[in-house]
Amino acid sequence: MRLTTKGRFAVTAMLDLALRHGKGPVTLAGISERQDISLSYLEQLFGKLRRHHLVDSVRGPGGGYTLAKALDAVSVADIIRAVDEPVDATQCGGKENCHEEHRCMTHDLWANLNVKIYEYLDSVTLAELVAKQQNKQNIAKVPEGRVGAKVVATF
Amino acid sequence: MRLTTKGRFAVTAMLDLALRHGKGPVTLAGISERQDISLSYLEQLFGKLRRHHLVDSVRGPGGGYTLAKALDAVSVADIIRAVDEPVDATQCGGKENCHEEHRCMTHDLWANLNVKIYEYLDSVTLAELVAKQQNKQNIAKVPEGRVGAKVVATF
DNA sequence: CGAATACCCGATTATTTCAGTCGACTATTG
DNA sequence: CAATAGTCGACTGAAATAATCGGGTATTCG
Repeated sequence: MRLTTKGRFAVTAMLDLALRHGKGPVTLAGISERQDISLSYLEQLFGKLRRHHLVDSVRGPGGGYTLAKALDAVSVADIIRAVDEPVDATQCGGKENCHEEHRCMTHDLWANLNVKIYEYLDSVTLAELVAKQQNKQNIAKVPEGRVGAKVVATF
Repeated sequence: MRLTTKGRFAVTAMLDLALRHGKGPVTLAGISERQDISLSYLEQLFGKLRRHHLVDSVRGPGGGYTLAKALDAVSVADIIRAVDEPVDATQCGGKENCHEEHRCMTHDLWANLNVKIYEYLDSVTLAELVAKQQNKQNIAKVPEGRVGAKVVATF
């Protein structure tokens, strides 16, 4: 398991997508502008997200990306798994012969840690993130149809 | 929070140290050989571990490193904190103005994730790792000084 | 003493990953 | 056809990781 800004960008972008769920395709250009992430970098990330079936793409004008699954069917872990290639935390790739003939001493430790972290990340879905996000913007309901409308937040 | 092989090396090395706790100083050369970690790299890591008061050093022949604290007083998180400089997972460094004037949407997410991960890593002490490790070596051959008493594990 | 041991420390290097860029291409809409 | 917007691969700069090197200093022991 690797935790880097790469995964964070991906989650942020997916959250942006989720906040506009059901309103038709969302362009990367829009996400790029709103979340201040480089467009080309987003293209890379969404290539992976698409190949992992987390998003669907629509080409041509009016196109963009949409979530491929329900909000509560996508966890943060899913997203991170999609963009951060599988890097075995156990360093021996499950071969279990990492150190001489035995498993390296920390094999189980890292395996367990992985499980714990994924347990948490798997428990957090886009649906929850959306709920939390909309809750925070106390005024802030994004008006139907005006997806990118500027929202004046209080405090 | 960053999870990388750097922290893993550090934990592995500390575990090696812990397994020999109370038997006098352990040399980095020994750890290097047993755990297959570059000596010079270990020196870097142990410099940090020492500055964070996790280990004590003894110079000169017969010298080496010893744990500075009791086995159950050192958590995995302590070790990782010592070698992996504090990198705010929240990307805005707690400034909370990461995205335009607001907190970035995922601010709370990452902050919470950090807490969760540390909760787990803080809950795992060297003492537990040692116990688990000694348990695993059912036929436990530890020639040098007989660090771990023979434990017959079944499973 | 002086040689061997082993930690100490800074500078340097190589490799990898991250993050971003670029250019060309394809599919779709109007 | 032209504009939009995704698709793809290769490429680049910057940073972090992992490792190396070359000298130190403290300590022990013969």
